[in-house]
Amino acid sequence: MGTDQEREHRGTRATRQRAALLDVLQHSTNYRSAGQLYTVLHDRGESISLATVYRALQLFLASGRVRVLHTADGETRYRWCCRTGHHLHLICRQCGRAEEVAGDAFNDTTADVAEDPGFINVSPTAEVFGTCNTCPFDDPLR
Amino acid sequence: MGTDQEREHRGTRATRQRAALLDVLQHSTNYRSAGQLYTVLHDRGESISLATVYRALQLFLASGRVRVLHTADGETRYRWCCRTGHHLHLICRQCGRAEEVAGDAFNDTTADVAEDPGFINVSPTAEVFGTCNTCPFDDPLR
DNA sequence: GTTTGTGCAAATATTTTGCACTTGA
DNA sequence: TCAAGTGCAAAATATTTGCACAAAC
Repeated sequence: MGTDQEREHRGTRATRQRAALLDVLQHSTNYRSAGQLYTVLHDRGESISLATVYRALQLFLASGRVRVLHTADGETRYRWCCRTGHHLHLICRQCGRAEEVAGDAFNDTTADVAEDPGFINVSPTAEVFGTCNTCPFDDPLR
Repeated sequence: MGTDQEREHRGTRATRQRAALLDVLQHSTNYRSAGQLYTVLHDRGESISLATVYRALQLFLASGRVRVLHTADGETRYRWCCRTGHHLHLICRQCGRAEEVAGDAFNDTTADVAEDPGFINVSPTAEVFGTCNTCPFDDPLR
């Protein structure tokens, strides 16, 4: 299995491709699909293959640096995630903007509500869809 | 667009295949993928094509009779949904059992928490993963 | 009898993988 | 150096669609 430290140090070599992908992720407030990230990178003039995008995303995911979301049409989207612990992601249906919200109240409610039907160890995060009031309606990548 | 009534009456012809699929859905407490539903139907001796399963599921979905969930591995799973309005689905990570919970407290909390970052019209339902204490660990369909 | 649904097979879309070559430490 | 990463193309998966035939009403 290996310790956290081993995991931390394994398979993490700094490459141009990973740095570029990380940069795109960190500068996006929206969840992005692998294909979108690939397109953005190419528009920036970066050369990277789609396979590498997928492999890097899996790596980031395993290390907890990104979070995934599966859209209604079954696409997997990724987002850089700075906040740790229990929190809620509010996602705008129209523009895809995702806002992180500290989830204390949310977490308490969920754990509470889960207790009766006998569910434990409830996931610390959830994705909830809504409409944001600052929605620009013109997200270039949606 | 069309009214609800028109929608109710359009594209809803009673066929053997749809009845069989509906029966499987209504007798399952778990979310099931199209492939799983197809397999169960064939095990029962029903003849139905996978394409028809997908088409019927889309129909049920449009009419609000089933709900979807996208698993971590990107599979779309469907479940018959009897409860209406705001509610929470608790889903067991191990056996896939999905429990419906009246979502008043959950809904209040979510709407409350969404207000500050300016999100409105927040989805009335959410899927939250946990572990159920009656988990049999031997779900034949995973 | 006409409209809607079905099955099949091919098409799409997304994600993964094998393998030879390249690169970072 | 040499283990780890990359690109490419092919494979695996999941889902959709065109079209001819069948079934429902």
